[in-house]
Amino acid sequence: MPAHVYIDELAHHIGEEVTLKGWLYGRRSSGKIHFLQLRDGTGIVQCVASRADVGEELFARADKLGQETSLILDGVVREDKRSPIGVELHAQRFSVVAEPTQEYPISPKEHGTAFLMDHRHLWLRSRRQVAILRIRSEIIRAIRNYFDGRGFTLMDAPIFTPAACEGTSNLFEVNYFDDKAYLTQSGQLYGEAGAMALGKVYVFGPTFRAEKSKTRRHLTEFWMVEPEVAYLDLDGDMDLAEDFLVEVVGQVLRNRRPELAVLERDLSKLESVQKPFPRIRYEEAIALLQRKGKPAQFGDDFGADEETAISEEFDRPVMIHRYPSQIKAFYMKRDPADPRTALCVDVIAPEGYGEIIGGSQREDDLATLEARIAEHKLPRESFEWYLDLRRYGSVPHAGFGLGIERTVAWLCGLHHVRETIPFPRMLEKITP
RNA sequence: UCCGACGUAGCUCAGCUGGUAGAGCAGGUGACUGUUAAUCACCGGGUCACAGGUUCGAGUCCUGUCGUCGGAGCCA
Repeated sequence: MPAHVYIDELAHHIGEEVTLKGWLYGRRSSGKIHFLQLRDGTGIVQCVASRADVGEELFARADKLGQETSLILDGVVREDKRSPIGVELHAQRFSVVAEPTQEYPISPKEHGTAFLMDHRHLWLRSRRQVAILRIRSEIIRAIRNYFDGRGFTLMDAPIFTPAACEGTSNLFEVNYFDDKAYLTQSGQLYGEAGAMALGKVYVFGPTFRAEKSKTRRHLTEFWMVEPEVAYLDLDGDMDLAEDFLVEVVGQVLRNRRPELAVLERDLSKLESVQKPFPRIRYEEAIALLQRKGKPAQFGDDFGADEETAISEEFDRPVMIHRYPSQIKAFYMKRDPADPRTALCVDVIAPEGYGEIIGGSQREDDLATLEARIAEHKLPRESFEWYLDLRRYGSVPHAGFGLGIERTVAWLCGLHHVRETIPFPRMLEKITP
């Protein structure tokens, strides 16, 4: 048997006989010649089967193969201008590994979102979904590369937590040996403990929000990467977020051109993600919204409309810093220059993709933090360990969290985050 | 939770003022040696989401339930 080759390597084997192992993506026929579209996860190639090459028996068999039949096929690689990938295979022989027991539900024609979501496990085989999952994988690799190459240590935070991290959103409650526990909504507080031990850490894992949010930007289970750095202030945090995003976008652009092309992504929108990002104060953002005729005043948080209106003004991510402290989490340090505001930053992605990063300098003073916990009516006992971080060698520190799915949606140019993760978990949607 | 739209063949949809259910694709059979969502001919395929109601008669009108989608709020 000729050597097994993957489709994305075929261009290096022109003239050779090779073996492909894959699935039938589509089939056309023209009497004395059959065209089999074979996919193997790395690409799709057309295999030409003529009666003269494969013989009477296989030729008749080829005409009956159903979509998604798994098969192993030997053939000679030929250069061909008509092929989208520049080559096609002249089949010599093939064997069927398994025939579908029934008709494959996802035909090459149009389908609605509801149907495709119900068949998500099969939808993943489509050209478009494969491209998205590859880009997601590349984004995660770029994130790890970035931090691993800069002295950060990966630190996993627990998924089960005894109480709310931030006290702001609804959590999933689980039974923990007849006691209550919650699925984490953020690894940040644990990341802070890590930063005091290791200096620079990043937490990377799934997070859970039991919000009844039914929008294109929300999932109940999503992934976040959360760097945390000791002796870092807000300005340093913004520098880090900016440098990080430029590197991640750059790596995706370098390594995933073909996938971005499948998605018909406008690359100029990603190529403009360069330093420096605009940095505007919250109050400047309010003024900007007012100039655009949006009702906004100090104390308002920004909804999707406002975020989109702000992002329209810039060709790259925009950093909005120093929000009013009362609309932000208890652990954020207040700005000594203006105690109404917190030393925090949100990064809004371009093109209306919304908030992808939220970060802040953390409150490092024990007494102030104790007061905040009381103000927010949080269970003090659950935070004693966190307060210890301020009792024993407290230092200024900062970090941020990046939502993976929103980043994937932005870089891929997707309308909805449900396509950015293999099996999305949404309000009233937990299967497949 | 609120607002709106939708639910008809495996899929995507049409179905007017209430009068015996349609198309394209997919599937099956056949033709075709270069197709790119091939083309052409023929064939099979329906609990019109579900439950009530109005009517001589309901896919169509009314009420309720369920489901899906979009948006808001909430949230990242």
